[in-house]
Amino acid sequence: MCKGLTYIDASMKAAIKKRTAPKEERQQQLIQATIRSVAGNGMSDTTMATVSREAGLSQGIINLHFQSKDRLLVETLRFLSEQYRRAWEKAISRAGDSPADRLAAMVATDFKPPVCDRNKLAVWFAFWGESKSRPTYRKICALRDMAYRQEMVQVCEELAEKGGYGDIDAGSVAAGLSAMSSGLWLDLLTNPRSMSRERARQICMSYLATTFYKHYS
Amino acid sequence: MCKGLTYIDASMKAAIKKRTAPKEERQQQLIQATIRSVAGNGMSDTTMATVSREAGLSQGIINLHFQSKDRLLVETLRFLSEQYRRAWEKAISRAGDSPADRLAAMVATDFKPPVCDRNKLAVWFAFWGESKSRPTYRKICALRDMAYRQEMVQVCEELAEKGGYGDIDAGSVAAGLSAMSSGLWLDLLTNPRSMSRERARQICMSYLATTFYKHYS
DNA sequence: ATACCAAATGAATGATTGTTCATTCATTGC
DNA sequence: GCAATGAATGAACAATCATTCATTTGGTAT
Repeated sequence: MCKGLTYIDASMKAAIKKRTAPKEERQQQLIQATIRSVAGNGMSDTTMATVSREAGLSQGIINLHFQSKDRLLVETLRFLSEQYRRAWEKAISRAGDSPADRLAAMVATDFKPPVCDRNKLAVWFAFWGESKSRPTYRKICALRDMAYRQEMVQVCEELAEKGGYGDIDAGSVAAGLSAMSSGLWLDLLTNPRSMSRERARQICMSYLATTFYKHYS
Repeated sequence: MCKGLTYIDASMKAAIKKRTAPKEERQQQLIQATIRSVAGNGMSDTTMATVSREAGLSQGIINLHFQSKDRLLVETLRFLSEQYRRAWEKAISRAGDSPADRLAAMVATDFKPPVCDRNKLAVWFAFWGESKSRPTYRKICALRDMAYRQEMVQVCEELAEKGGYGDIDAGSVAAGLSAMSSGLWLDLLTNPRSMSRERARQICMSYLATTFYKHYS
């Protein structure tokens, strides 16, 4: 009896789950579980128990890998921030030299996976809501914003210059556009039925079309 | 001894504090304390103790007036929502008949007290962060948004029509503008040094100036 | 196979939480 | 003045929380 058990056992180990895993893999698994828990239960009702249950692991696992709940949350915010940065940096490098294309690529990444996921949007807003009372959160948020804004201002300046838009304030356009993005995220979060990712992108593109009227026709 | 005590006692009662107060007054006092606590401690670290301490009252006072913590938070969100609605309704009625003025008035209220207060912005984001997991929050948020958006679409349509902007999609402009507002709130919250209320308003007005280019010069 | 070690567990702990309620206090009508 | 009313208190309660750690488990080198 039980012929072939060895084979099944081996495939299970490989494909379904390993009881032990590399440190970095477990940390990533716990961060993903945190995102799901904060999105599903809210930041207030996210506990060590809800996260570890979401990850399918034991109670003590978070303290083992992150020392404390605070650190888990900080690392989760850091992950979201870096994933966002990687996304638009990649999009820009693929877009080529044209500043108009690079700007369009930045807008597009805001409304595509992996950035524009409803769970992740909920987590972003939860952190923003806590940011006033938590300097660490605010620093990470501000840093994310500055890097993105700086890139966008640079692209807008280049587009305004090369395109011959003499009277355009690139700083204001970049601030307005990035604000429009996060504002549309709010619509996608609270009113997903009346706002889609594609429509959100198009609303941003309309803004670009009226501002840089020679391009984006 | 203790001559004049009666006088002091009477002035204290009148000017400094009354031990008992009308029901509605106490509820308002507790809601204000909730806003300060959520802004100062975050939603996660806001407890019955922090709120009642912030209000300068006793532990049991919240349950006496709101039955539970949940209801206190819901009523706080409702208060913010209605205060916001009253603000832009008042601004519109003062602005007169011109749709351009009415639209400018709506933008202006978004970046003036009592709406645009940093504590209140923090609380808005905290509720938005919880909204995915709390249908009650989401309903109130969505309702606030719908009323505001409907009014703004209407004003934009009128402006587009009377102003002779044939090819403008009022729905997209209204969605983009209101998204820009809440996005700029985020800047005011997380990066108050690099964004001011006046600059935020001007960024919105620039958007209006390029969209409705015949007005707002 | 065996011994070893790091990874993972989950019961136990003390601190903190929302809620209750017997008691205290201030106000109002007589 | 004096009850009578209900607003306000704060100690007490059970429930839940983050954290710890002795124990178990599974992978790896010998």
